[in-house]
Order: sequence, then C-alpha cells, then structure tokens
Amino acid sequence: MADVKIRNMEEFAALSGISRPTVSKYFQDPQSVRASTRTRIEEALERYDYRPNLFAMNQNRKLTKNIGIVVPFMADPFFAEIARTIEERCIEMGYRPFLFSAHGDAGHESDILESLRSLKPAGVLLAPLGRASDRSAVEKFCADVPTVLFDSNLPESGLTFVGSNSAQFAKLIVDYLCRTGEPPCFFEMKTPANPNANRRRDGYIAAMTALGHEPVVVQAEGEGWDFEEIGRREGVKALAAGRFPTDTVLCSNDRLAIGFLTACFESNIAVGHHDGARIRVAGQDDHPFARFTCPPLTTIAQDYDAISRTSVELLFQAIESTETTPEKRLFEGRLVMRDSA
Amino acid sequence: MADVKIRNMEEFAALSGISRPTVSKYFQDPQSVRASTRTRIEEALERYDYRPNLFAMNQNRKLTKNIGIVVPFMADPFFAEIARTIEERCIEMGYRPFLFSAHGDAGHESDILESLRSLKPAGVLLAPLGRASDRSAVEKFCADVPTVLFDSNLPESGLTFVGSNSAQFAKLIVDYLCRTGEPPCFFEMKTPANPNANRRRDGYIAAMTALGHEPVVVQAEGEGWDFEEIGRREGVKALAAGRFPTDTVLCSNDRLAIGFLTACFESNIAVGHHDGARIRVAGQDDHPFARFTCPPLTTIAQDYDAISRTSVELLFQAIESTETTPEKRLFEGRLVMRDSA
DNA sequence: CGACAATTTTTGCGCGCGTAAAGTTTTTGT
DNA sequence: ACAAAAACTTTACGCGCGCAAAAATTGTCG
Repeated sequence: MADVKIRNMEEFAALSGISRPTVSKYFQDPQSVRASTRTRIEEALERYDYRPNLFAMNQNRKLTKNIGIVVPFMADPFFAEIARTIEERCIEMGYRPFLFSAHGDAGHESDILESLRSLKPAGVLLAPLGRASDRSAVEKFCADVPTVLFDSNLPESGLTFVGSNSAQFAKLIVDYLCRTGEPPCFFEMKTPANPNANRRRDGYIAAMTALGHEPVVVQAEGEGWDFEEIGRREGVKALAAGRFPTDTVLCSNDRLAIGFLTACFESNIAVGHHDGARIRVAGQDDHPFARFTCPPLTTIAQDYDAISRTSVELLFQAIESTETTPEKRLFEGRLVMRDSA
Repeated sequence: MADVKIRNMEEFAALSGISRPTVSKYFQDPQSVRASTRTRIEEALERYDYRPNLFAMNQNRKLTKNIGIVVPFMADPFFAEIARTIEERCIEMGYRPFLFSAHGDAGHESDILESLRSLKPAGVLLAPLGRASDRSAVEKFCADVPTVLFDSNLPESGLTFVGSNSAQFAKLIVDYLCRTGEPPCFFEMKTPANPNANRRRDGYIAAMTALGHEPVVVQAEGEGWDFEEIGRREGVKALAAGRFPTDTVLCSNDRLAIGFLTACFESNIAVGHHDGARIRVAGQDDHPFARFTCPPLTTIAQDYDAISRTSVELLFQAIESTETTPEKRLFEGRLVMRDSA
C-alpha cells in the first residue's frame, strides 16, 4: 500500500487510469462497470486505499444508500438482537445502516424521525413505541420515506408491517397449558406500552373461550418500559391478594414474566411443573434471558430470523419499485418448553 | 406554520431577513449570534420549519458535530444502558451521536472504525472488544480521531480511558463475603473477552491474600459473548466435579453469574444466605437484570453515571483543546447486597 | 471486416453550505 | 457623544461528488 494521500475521486481516478465518472459509477454499484474495469479499480484500491467522501456522495444524490433502523428500547435484548440481524442484512445488500433507539420515549422517537430526515435515508425500518408514539409524526414520516414497520404495528395505518401472529401465540401456549394442567390466568400491564399486548390479551381470551374455560385477566399498574420491575412489584401484590384463581399464570411477555418469577421467589412460591411447585408461569417472546431464569421460562419463541429477513426484503422491494402495495406479514411462534410450566 | 417549502439556507435567510452567513453561524452555535438576531431566526424557524442539509453542512467543514459511540455488544443491557446515557449527554451538548455495535466481532469492530472515518466525527467514545480487538486498527484510528476509551482499556496504549477500579471491586466484595461466611472461590472464563477480567482475577487474588486466605480460581471453557450459557454449562460441570472447595462463588461478572445461578438451579443447589441454602453466589457489574434473578444477585455496582459523564467530559475536553494529555479515570464500585450472598 | 451495441471518456454544471475578506451597521464603554 | 468593539452584510470561492449529454472507444457477432 503506497502511502500517497489521496484527496478525492479525481486523484484516485487519475492514479487508477480510469475516468472519474466511471469510478463514481463503480462506487455506486461495482456490478455496473465492465469486469475488466472493475478489476483495475479494485487493484488501485488495494494500492492506494481511497474511500469516497460520504458527505459529498450524498450531497447531490437522488437516493442515498442509508437505511435507518429505529427501535423503541435498545436496552431490551430482544430489540438489540433483532437490530443486529437487520443491520447485517443491510450491509450485505450494500447499504449503510444507522441505528437509533427511542429509549422508551415518544418525544425522542419523533426527534429521531426528524433527524433521520436529514440523513435522506433510502428507507427506514421502524419498530414504533406503540401506544405512546406520536402517530401523526410517524405517519407523516412514512408518507415521505419508504418505511417498513416491524414488531409493533400502527393500527389502521395501512403501512407495511412485519410481526408475529398474536392470536396464534396465545392459542399455542393456552392449549399447551390447558393440556398439561390448570387453565392459565393472564398477567399483563394495565396500560401496555404497545398494541401487541392488547392483541395478546384478546388472543388469550379467544383461546380460553374456545376451550370452554373462563378467561381471567390480572392487570398490573405501572407505566413505562421497566417491565421486570412492574412484573415483580405488582406480581407480589397480586399473589398476596390471591388474584390468581388457578395455579397457572401466562404473562403477556417474557420481561413481565421474568419480573413475575422474582415475585414468586420473594413470595416463597415454588415455580414449575415438578412436585412441590405451587405455580406454573409462562411468557411470550423467547427473550434471550428466558433460558436462564430459575426455573427456565416456558415461552413462545418469536421467529426473529423470519421477521428481520422479511422486514429487510419488503423494504428493499419498496425502495426499488416505486409503487408497492402495503403488505402485512405475520409469523407464527414456536412453543419452547422449559421448566417453569 | 406556513407550508412554504424551503429549499436551502439562502431561501430561509431571505425569509427571515438575515444574511445567510449569519444564519449559518446560528446553526453552528446559536449562542454565537446576538440575542436579538437569535430571536428573529428562531421566530422564522417556527414559521417555516427549515433544517440545514446535513451533508452539505459537513461537506466543507473543518470539524463536524458528529460523535461516534462504539460498544462491543449492544445485546448486553449493560452497554445498551451506558450507550443511552452517553447519547443523551452528547445531544445536550449540541452534538449528533451515531451508535454502533461490534456484535462481539473484531472484524466488525474494525469495519466500524473504518466507516466511522467517513463520518468525519469530531470525536469517538469507544468501548473496545478487548482482547479480540485489532489493536493496530484501533490505535491507528485513535491517532487520527480524538477518542476516549471506556469500560475496557487497551493496555499500554496511552489513550484516555474511563472505567472501573477492578482492584477496589474485588476487595469490596471479597471482604464482604469473607466477613459474612466462607471465603469465595473465583469463577471466570478461561479466555475472557476483555482485559477487565484479568484485572478482576488479580484483584480477587490480592484481596484474598491480604486476608490470609488461599485464592481458588475456577476457569470455564468457552469463547465468545454468550457469557450466560458458558456460565451455566461450565457451572454445571464444575459443581458436579466438586471444583469449588468453599460454599461461596464470586463470578467475574454478572452475566456469568446469571448463568451460574441457572447451573445451581439445574444442579438442585439452593443459593443464598438463608437457612437451607448450600451455596452463595456473587457477581460484579450490577447488570440491569441482576435484581431479577432468583435469588436476586449480590454484586458490585459499576458507577454507570460517573463513567458515562466523565467519558463525555473528557472527550469534549479533547475536542476543544487541541492538545490534551491522556488521562485515566477509574471509578469505585458500590456493594449491592441482595439475597444470593 | 463492418455494423451495432455496450462502455467509457469528456465536459461541465450544480448541490447546499462553510468560510474568508472587506465593508457596513449596531452596540458598548466612558 | 464619540471612538472602539462587536456583530452583521456582501461578495465570492471552494468542497467532493452526482448526474447528464455527447463524443470516443471497446467489444460482439454475423
């Protein structure tokens, strides 16, 4: 590698013996130039180590290669994990992903969308905060930028959405629990952070009704994204008050379940399906930590891989073809049987 | 808000009755223009909703307002949390943070640093992967861009670093454990992901020796960032093989401890300091989930707030004054007593 | 070998804003 | 009230590359 400092594409083009517009074409899509030309450019690249100026590139370009990825709460390993896989797929496609977390705050979410505009992204993958989101801000943004929603939908928005089939989740776990013991009560937050929670509750009620059981919903007070703490604190209260008529509790999601397991521990109630256990607990999501709770949490696994893959596919579809009809893709969950239920 | 579409700063300047260079000055630092001018610009901003073009701004600028934040593993809530606080502080300072995760992979880490170059960041806050990092790549980067390392240092690199005092951590927890029961064994990964682990082991040995106890280090096989799984799998083996001579286990970090708690559960060994418990387990970090393990994990809390605050402060110090001497700031941990030990 | 298509080269403008210098106006201090 | 200082306006150039149109070259195939 010759250590000649290259200032711009002009210089690099001269040194590699190719015209600047062709080099420019190469950087926008290496496949768009003749193989022999490509080889010459790549040889020069190895010798001189030049990278086009990001800001100049995007300054006067019709469409950038930037992709925005926005999640509601990065400190939730579920989102960290899905963001990771999405990020990788974007890079594979030759795009440049930028990652943002709303940190559970709607104001921050709007700010992100605003500042995302100035990145002129080719497309955005957005997992909205949900209920708390500034709907009009999100919709206005989506009208301007090709966007695929994932994880949490904006009801009636008519936007492309990729997520999980809540009804199927509920049916799967309710059927399992009823088959193997007492029918479950449902433990959820009273004011859930996103609309999935409502669909999960409805799914639970439908599944119970279909089996001829009386659904019982126990709601936890508390706002925000501290699901574990809410599950623990309200779980302790609900247990003490005897609000669970059966010995089986289905939590709306794994994080709530993790907190509820702590509540059971604090209340000296053994969890599981073994002799001596007094309560069974199940969650939904297959959170990365669900395998490490004590006892390990029985849950419904989201299809991370299908969700991230499909989100990216639909986004690129929307980017490449000017007009696409909004789609809605729901993936099924998989029962993960562990010791808690 | 008049819905006149504003194309550029020129137009906005005309509409607000201020010259373009002054408007430009305002956007670089609102405090740099006279209060009366600032007011006029801000009034116009409310009416017309204009935002300068990010790419044009940074195109021909000596120093951008971009800050890179790089963590080794975003799916670890510890890093998600610290990234969040750092991000907020940068925004407060009028800078624009960009978040990146190496996802536990050194190649990815180098790629991030490379692509970070093209963002022309004013500064970078980097938590290196540690042992796995491509040292020369990191050092070369730090030579070009003002960088503050945090969490994990690059030994002998002479770079500014902000982290925790491992020796103090070890002393604090070892003293506590010895005071309240049998002296602890130390459970760690054989080939740890970052150098903090080595310092923690050394700290443990020093603290034990100081108290006149024989240190016992039990090492877990396994590579990578799946700490919980390694802690669980190797924990089960070590427990079965009777490799812990005392009834107290100090884990190198909380994630390992979380896995180890699962190992104890699987091995039917009650954890805690209550009657009937057969083992005490402690961790280090105060991981966001440590409070929700069963039993809740006794640990040493990192001073998240001081670390993030100081990192940002030192970075801006380095950005503003051209020449600063590298500093090393270590913060003390706080004993968090819970039920596991 | 010639015709035709596919690529590449040439040429040149433009993007939106940073920045510098010189001139003009406003503010500040006494 | 007046000079000095501070802030602003005018003017003008440059950043590095995208993009488009026309000319020149290369490659393909009968």
